[in-house]
Amino acid sequence: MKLHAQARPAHPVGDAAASRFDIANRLFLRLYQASNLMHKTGTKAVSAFGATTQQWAVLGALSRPAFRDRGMTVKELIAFLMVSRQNLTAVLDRLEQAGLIERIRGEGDGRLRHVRLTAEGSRIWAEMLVEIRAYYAKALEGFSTEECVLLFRLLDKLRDSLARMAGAEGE
Amino acid sequence: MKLHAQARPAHPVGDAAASRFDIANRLFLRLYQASNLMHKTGTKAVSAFGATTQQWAVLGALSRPAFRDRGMTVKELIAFLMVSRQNLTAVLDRLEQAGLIERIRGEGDGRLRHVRLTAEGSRIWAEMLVEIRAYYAKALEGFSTEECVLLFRLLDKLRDSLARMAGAEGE
DNA sequence: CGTTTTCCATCAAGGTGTTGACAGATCAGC
DNA sequence: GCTGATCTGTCAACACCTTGATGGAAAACG
Repeated sequence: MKLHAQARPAHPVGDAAASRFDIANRLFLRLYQASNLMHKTGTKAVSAFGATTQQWAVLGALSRPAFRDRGMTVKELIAFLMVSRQNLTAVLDRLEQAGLIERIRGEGDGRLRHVRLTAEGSRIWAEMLVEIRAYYAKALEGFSTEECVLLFRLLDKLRDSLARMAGAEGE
Repeated sequence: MKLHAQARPAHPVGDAAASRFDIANRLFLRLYQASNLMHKTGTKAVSAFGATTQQWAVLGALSRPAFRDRGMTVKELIAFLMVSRQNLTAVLDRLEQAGLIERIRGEGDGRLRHVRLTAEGSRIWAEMLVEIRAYYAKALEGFSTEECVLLFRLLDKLRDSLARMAGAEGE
């Protein structure tokens, strides 16, 4: 393991550290490409509903049994999706405009706004689910279930690592 | 604060297909989160240079030995980064504005514009590389080299699958 | 009661990403 | 030489993502 490889980029290859750098470089490029393609193909998959991958993510979060009735607060959604409040507000605005979600205030804490699927949103989500299942199936066609789990776990680990870096100097 | 504690019934729930859908759902959410965090933390890492992760990707592509002198055509960059021409143009404009790259016409095909690092761009890239190495090291701290390679390969496979979906009805 | 904290929204600015349509320049074909 | 395909750039529209700063409403604290 290299501790301080930043001393001198002893130019090209030959090193184990250089090799690891090379792998990291390719890895993040693939992450970049895969993410862009996910948004591109994913949005196409649900375009018939006028939706996008982000809206799909929000609806998917709200459709989970544990949150179907209760809804999720904005804070919970931010933590779940890991996006900024300003960004999420815009997405919620569009979903509310489309009549798929509603912002309601619970009986408890008056500061909280519970975001919940409307009946229409629930109906649309059920329809979208057909396309989404097909999308997942096609995207992961060449993957064994073990590979899916492996990729999920590695991405989970990477996400945690990056989240640590992001939150390190924020709090 | 419970973040979706995934109470798993400890045995395969009903269907294998349902389970696979569930895994896919989590997988793509992690991809979404990891990608956002990559841009967030990556841009912070090179913010001292006024750069972003996308600009970093372009400079990294152009800095490769095989393209250092020759440069890359816009078409090659589009294929390498997998972004749209309209988007890439804007990124190149900013890099050109900053004096880090230049668009030159080769002797051969007059339609082609070769995008190349300037001397200044080469110098700045060398400085950025210090931060980038540190970034990679920190982001992949908990990863063994084998895990890095594995994640790279799985992302590569996913990217190819998604690219196939994107290009299927485009060409 | 008053102060502070938390949660939500807003305005503003800048960069990224897509699509579609249009236009100019160059190359390769007949 | 004329035509068509290719490479590049541009304008426009829309959605996403971040940061920073501001403000209001409600809860929690002393």
